Amino acid sequence: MKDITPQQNKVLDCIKVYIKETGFPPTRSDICKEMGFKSPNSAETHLRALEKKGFISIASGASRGISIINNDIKEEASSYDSNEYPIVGLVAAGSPTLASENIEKQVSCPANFFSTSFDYFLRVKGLSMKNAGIMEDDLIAVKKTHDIRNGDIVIARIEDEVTVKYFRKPAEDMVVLEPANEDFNDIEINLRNEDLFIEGKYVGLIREN
Amino acid sequence: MKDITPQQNKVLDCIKVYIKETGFPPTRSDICKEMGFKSPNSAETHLRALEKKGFISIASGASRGISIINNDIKEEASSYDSNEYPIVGLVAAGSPTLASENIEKQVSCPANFFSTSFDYFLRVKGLSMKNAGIMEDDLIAVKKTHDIRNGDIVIARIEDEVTVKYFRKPAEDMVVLEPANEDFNDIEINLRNEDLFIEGKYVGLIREN
DNA sequence: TATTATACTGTATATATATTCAGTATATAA
DNA sequence: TTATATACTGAATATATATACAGTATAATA
Repeated sequence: MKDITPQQNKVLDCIKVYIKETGFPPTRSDICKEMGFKSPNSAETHLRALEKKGFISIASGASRGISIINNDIKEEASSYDSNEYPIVGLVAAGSPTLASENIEKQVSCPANFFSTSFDYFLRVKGLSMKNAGIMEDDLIAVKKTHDIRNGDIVIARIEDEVTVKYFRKPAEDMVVLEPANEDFNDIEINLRNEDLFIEGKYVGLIREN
Repeated sequence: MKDITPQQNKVLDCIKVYIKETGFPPTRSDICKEMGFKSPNSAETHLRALEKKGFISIASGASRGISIINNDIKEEASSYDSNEYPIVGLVAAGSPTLASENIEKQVSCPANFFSTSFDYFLRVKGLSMKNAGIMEDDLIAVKKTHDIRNGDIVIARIEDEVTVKYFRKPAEDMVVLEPANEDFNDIEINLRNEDLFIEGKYVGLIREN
């Protein structure tokens, strides 16, 4: 990243302020108004300079196609890299898990909170994984993946129902989903007859109260 | 805020995604591409409906003049107010819990992560609270307080040892610390003979992997 | 010295874009 | 039954906007 000049910095600031206030980037003309320029080309050349130096990107042809490239060290230093993760509640059959109607709320959580990255939180229903320390209403962090090994705890969908269980694959066409609770039975799935969709893998847990 | 229809919700989602990906809002035409509409007026009418219902605002005359109106209560409640919390491991007898030699590492975590505020994380040893879903190596969020009620899970220190148990006080000079595991016995403390120090109260839990 | 980057004004224009108007169809509320 | 809201297609258009081109001027660099 090359050095930014004071004037270019002002223009960059002015773009940031504009986005913060309106929700969308300024036009060349808007920048002129803010900065007191009389020609749109003044804004244009500053924008090209800022683009060249890596502070912004400009979508060609698009109006207001300016976006700020964020190189804040704070952002990169991952421990403060706070993301919003959706909490998914009861998932209706057929609808995609992350569709907004299934999202209970969003939680802010550092991206590297668990050693493994994850995609969303699922609110646990029932006590079938009690002996694994997964209780009702716990939030489990789910990583969307199909890289599942025997013994992993998976989030699986069988027809209508989403369930959390230990995964075991004793044969090529056979999967056993094992609960961690003596009151529940194993679920055996013959892959030739039944559909099984693995939503993802359990990588962490959060419990409130 | 009036009810949003499923289709309008999809359009709203598509706008949010577009902004997240490009840094600026979509045009009517962009929305058509994303949603599969064939007429820009399809996007237009949805936008007007979303505006009327208070989900977005539209800057008149401006291109890409859509901005999302954020009604998330969480956002306002400073959900990005990220703090550093220490993880306390095995605590040596006599030394103050939060002394630096006891601190395993610091974790970044939003201040309002659990409904109750807390002071540090303690790494759990043993399985005495297994049936309460608290497993070995879990991190429990501890709030330093002496406001303890019967049934609360407390972090207590008896002489050399720190332990996590259910708290019950059947008499003025008597405290019973109850495990949540049939393999362990209740600990009865006669306050006239023995010292009991309550480090704090369990308010949440985090488990990695 | 010539070159390049910065920092502007001023004009022009192709096109990107919002926005209106004219329809069609369905469902719900008054 | 007559609105009103939803959910679209299709076409037309004024204007908002990016962007190129022609200049001027200053300072730093090679």
